[in-house]
Amino acid sequence: MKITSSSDSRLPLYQRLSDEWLAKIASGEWQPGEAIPTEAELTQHYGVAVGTVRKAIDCLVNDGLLERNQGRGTFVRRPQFDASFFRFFRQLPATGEQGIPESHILSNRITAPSATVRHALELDADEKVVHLKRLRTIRNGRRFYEDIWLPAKAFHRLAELQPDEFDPLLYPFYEAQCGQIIASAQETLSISTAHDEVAERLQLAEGTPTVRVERIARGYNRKPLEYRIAQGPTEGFRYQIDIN
Amino acid sequence: MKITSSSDSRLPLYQRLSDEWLAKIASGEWQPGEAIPTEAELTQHYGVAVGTVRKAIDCLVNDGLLERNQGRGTFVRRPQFDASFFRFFRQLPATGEQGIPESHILSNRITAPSATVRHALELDADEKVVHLKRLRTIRNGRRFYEDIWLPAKAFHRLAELQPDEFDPLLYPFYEAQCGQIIASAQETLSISTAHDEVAERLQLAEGTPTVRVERIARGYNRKPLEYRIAQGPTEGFRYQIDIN
DNA sequence: GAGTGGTCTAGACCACTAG
DNA sequence: TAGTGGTCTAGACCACTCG
Repeated sequence: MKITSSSDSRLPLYQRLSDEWLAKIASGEWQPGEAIPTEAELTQHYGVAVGTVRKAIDCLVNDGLLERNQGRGTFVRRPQFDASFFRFFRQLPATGEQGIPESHILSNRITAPSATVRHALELDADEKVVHLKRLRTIRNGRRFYEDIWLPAKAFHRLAELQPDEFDPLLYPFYEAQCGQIIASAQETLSISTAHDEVAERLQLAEGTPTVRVERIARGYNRKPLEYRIAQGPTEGFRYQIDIN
Repeated sequence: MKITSSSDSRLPLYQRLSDEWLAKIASGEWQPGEAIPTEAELTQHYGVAVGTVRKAIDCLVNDGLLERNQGRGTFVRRPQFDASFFRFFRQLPATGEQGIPESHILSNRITAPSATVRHALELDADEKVVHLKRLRTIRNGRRFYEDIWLPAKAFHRLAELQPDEFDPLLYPFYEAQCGQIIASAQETLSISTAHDEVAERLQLAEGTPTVRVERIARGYNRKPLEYRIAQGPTEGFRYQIDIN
């Protein structure tokens, strides 16, 4: 069996295989939660040795796209890293779960993006975006406010829903509603001040310092799918990172 | 050749090998910057197949401890992640290098640790610490103030030096002076306020909000080697993280 | 040209999972 | 018990580095 993906034939075989399979995951041919073909099947299908198949799978496992289960099979991992964002306002490190913040969508409309948003999402000049405004409440009562922008081309459906039809966890919701899967993200923290709607929604005086977390979330193909700015009060804010 | 490290013999061979080699790196038997024995030598020495040696090396490469160079050899990597801390006060993402912040040691003394410090460094009840106070200045003139605590047992030499003998990059300096190598770290960001010496050194009014970065840095064996609290003004603060 | 790591093969046997 | 991934072997050939 030939490799169909358009990868450079000078690349190592295992690389080309893992590229091929990445494409299958990205396209949805291999669905999150499902098992991929067994090593034996892949070996036979592509006419390569097991070791090569294993090495290709290794790559995708290391990238967090696949998950092996001895005796069961190899599965497409559902990127579940929304959980990792509970570093946001986490009270104490490793203090156990604290549940999903309450979530209230304030608005969901299609708009023309600002230059900043267009740049962050790498949009063409005339592309529209879906703009969500959201208020979240952590268990301890702290709130934060989010502006979320998504390319209308892929996410227009979100503008057609009622605000109360949204799930508190957006990433699985994007997948269910729009077939778009968030695979990675980059966050930038800074300190800002509350103004206008932010101040009002967070019940803070104008100009109060806030923590600001800016996030660009991307799909498997590294294309930006979501640009998000979250702001919340500084008290009790904690953000924890491991570095190697 | 037998494996000398005390690893559980139920573990896979490649695991035991990589544990063994990790110990060699941690103990300094394999020095940073130097090449480790070739795959052929290791294969013969331990009486295992190349594939197994390669897999063991893979583990250490993935953990960032070794670095392969085709045609040259496999080298012990000098953990150089101080650079990654230039996310701290980085002005714009990927705006190019900004050099090493100027650094001024204000004091270096042996003291009895507070309960917090003792806990962070996992010290016994009567253990002492070296306490460094440091003021750093970024190229753009912004300053931040650091308290740094290290177990006196391994770092007492730092208390015997003159403040101006310290290098601006502490981690290579620890290695050179005390033979201690920092391998990983955990940081926690929060928002605090400036008081006393911090306020004075940063020339901020008492109670001004500050960014606070708390760090526990560990050696190869995961034992805490350094506890550090950095505080700086909130303006211009940016901290960027990639998440997968 | 000698030596290094990089890729790839074609098996064997083991440990775990599920029906 | 059949099928899965996990470990391990013993080679082959290639690409790169350096003297």
